[in-house]
Amino acid sequence: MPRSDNGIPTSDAIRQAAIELFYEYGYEAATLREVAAKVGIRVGSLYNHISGKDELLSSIMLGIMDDLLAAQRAVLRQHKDDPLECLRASIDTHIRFHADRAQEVFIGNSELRSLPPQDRRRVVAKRDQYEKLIRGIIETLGQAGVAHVLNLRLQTYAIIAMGTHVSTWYKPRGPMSLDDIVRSYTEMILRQLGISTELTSLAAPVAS
Amino acid sequence: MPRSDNGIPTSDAIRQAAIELFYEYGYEAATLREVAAKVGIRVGSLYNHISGKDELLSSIMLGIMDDLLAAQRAVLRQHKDDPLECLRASIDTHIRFHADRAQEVFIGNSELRSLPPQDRRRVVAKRDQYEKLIRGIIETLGQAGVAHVLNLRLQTYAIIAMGTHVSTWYKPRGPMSLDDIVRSYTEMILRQLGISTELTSLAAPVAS
Amino acid sequence: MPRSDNGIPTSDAIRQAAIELFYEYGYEAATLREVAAKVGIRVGSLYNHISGKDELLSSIMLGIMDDLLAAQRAVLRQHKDDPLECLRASIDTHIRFHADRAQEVFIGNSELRSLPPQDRRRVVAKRDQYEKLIRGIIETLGQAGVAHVLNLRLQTYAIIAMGTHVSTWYKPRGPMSLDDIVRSYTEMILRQLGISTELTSLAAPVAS
Amino acid sequence: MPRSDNGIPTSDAIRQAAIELFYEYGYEAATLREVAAKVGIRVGSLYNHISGKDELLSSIMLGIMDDLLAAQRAVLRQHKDDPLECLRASIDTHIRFHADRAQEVFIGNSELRSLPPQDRRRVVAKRDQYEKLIRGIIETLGQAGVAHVLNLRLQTYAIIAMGTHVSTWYKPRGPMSLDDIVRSYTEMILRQLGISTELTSLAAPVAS
DNA sequence: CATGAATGAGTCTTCATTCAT
DNA sequence: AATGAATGAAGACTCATTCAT
Repeated sequence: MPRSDNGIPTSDAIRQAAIELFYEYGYEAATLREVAAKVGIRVGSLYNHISGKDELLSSIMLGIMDDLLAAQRAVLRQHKDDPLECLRASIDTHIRFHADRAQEVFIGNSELRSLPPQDRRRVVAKRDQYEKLIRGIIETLGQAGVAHVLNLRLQTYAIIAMGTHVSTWYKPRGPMSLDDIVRSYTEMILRQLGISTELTSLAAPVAS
Repeated sequence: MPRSDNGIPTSDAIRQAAIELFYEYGYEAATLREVAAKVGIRVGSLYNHISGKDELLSSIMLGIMDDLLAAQRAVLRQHKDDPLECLRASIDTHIRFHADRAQEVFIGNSELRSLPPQDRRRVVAKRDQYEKLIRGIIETLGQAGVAHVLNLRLQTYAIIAMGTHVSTWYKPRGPMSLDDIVRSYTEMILRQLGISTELTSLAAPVAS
Repeated sequence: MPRSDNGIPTSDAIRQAAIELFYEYGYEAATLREVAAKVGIRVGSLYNHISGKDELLSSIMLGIMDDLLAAQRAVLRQHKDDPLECLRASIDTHIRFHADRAQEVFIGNSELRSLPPQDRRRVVAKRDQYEKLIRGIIETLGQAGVAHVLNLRLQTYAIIAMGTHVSTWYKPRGPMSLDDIVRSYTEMILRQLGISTELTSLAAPVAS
Repeated sequence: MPRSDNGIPTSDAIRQAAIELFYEYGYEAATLREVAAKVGIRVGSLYNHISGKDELLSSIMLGIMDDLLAAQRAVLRQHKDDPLECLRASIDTHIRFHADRAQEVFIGNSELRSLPPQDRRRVVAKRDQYEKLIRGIIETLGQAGVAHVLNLRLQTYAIIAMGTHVSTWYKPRGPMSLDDIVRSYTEMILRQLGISTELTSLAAPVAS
């Protein structure tokens, strides 16, 4: 398999370059010329690896949703029997994923309209699945009497919105550690759900 | 003042058309030809009213931030002496503004990178002001012992993220009334801030 | 109406330039850059007048067939009652048209495969109509006992082939006058149809 | 000699694939990628067998003219002493060749302009030879008083045009047998040359 | 011989912007 | 003000060709 100078396969390098550029300038404003330049090849050569600019976007957007769903499903499987622990693990995964792969997630949340109709529908379907998955966890907690659910839909949205927002500002070398972020958001969500958290609420608040 | 067929000044019609198209397709993908078509004139004629495509975007983005700040500042002035009422009013304004003017707000949150550098800095400055404003309200409540602030920055972010998110899905004829939405979000934020809300938590949860 | 230097409307100039270039290099090999250069404008300006390269081809090909059909139909109307005279007039029109508008006709006969499917079907339909029209004239003569038709289809083809062929070599300043060409072809076709042409056959053969 | 799956040498397979694609889409529109795909190899591998796209075209066009000339010269040699029989045989060969090898002949008649200048000149020279050859047969008949030549050049053209035309529509499984086609065209040409054909003209006309 | 990848020249097309009328 | 036309810069994509493996 041919690799570029830094040892990664050209196809992967293209994908990574596209992610960075789509993130930085947006899909429409990013040019394949820039993608190629970042990879160290000429524009025409891109077409030995991709079939077009939109396919590149589709693959990124479908890929990130697949990975996100897979991660969350693994959490669900692992915590089948403890709903509260499931929520905690789910939030952990949710926030970390949105931070770790901030660029892809950001693209996934902002370039829906640039997608060819068919792929748009697919991505939307995956998003719906994700939402249902989160909603299911909350609902279970509510039915178990652990959480006091105010508004199922909005509380689901609030969690999703936190992830989306994190992806817009998180930087690995930022002032807050990822652990801190996860801990705070977890606590906020628990409070939001009316889950008694005496222990945590007694803990010293994390500095901003 | 010259007006188009439906009685609104051409300049306003252009601005409105631009908002709708920037919202629907994104700034880069939207074309001035489409804007002109929506207004009922030819593309060349736009330049009798605007100086360019980017100025159009700048004016929309600066305008929406100015309006948002103005609305929130009015709230602050009105509730100087009751911090909790101030928070409630602020959330109310925040959510309603993001719902009422969803398209502009959405543009404001997604097209920052399309802005010429100088205007980008201005918009970013206004966003920072808005964030500080919200943060200030929370901080005050914390210092007054009314709220138990876990993480000042993240709790500010959570409120902002709710607004941003609302602007992506709110439709006037949707299943939830704006009043319901505001009420639920208010309650969620209060809980998040550890503000005792015995009354509201006893209220029947709003159906999703 | 804006006109180029030589006074013809730009749209017509584009069409004419396209005809010449499609004729000389073929549709695929001809570039819009050359078309524009021939007209004296830049490539982008073409799009103020045409919607694309293929539409340009379609309009040329549909146009030439329409004109050809119209010319031949006028002949038919004028000679309703004298089949032989009708044939003569038809041949006259056929040959002159293919000589006068050789370039367009040539394009019409060679670029069918470059046409978008829908327009291809339309052009083919018009060609069929033309063939039927010629065939009808011959058939009538056969039924009237004036002509001795050997093979209706092939004799129709032979006439059409003559026209097509003329369009490949005819030049206004060539060694044969158009009148000579028409006269010879007419005689050849009459002979081919077994129509007694004592008068003409006594005439001195036209020199090649 | 290496052979592909179906047993024919790769070089021949490439040539055949090229003929089919040049015929169907035209030289410019056909791509070497399609040629390679039809052969079952990748585009780069073509260059182990050919030196370039234009050389492929040249070889096809020169080849078909050589074969055509050879066939016709064999006819001439065989019928040196009977001019009328020579004409008949020549027409027979002419029509059958244009039907049997319709695709190559069609390419030969339509892609002259795609040829590199030098090869174009060669092909044109061969065409001229062919025309002279046909013209010679007619001239001989005229001088022998067998044919009444109206216009030597146009009558030569008419024969050539028939062949060209046949190559555009002939299909082996068409409604007319090749024998019928040859018979009809022969008769038509004889008539055109004023050659008494009492016998044939009494024969029942071939159905279309 | 076949292949995958790279290349560079070239194509059509789009679009913001300008300007004479 | 509105318009039609022109412009130039830029973009995605194609394709014949080359070459190391």
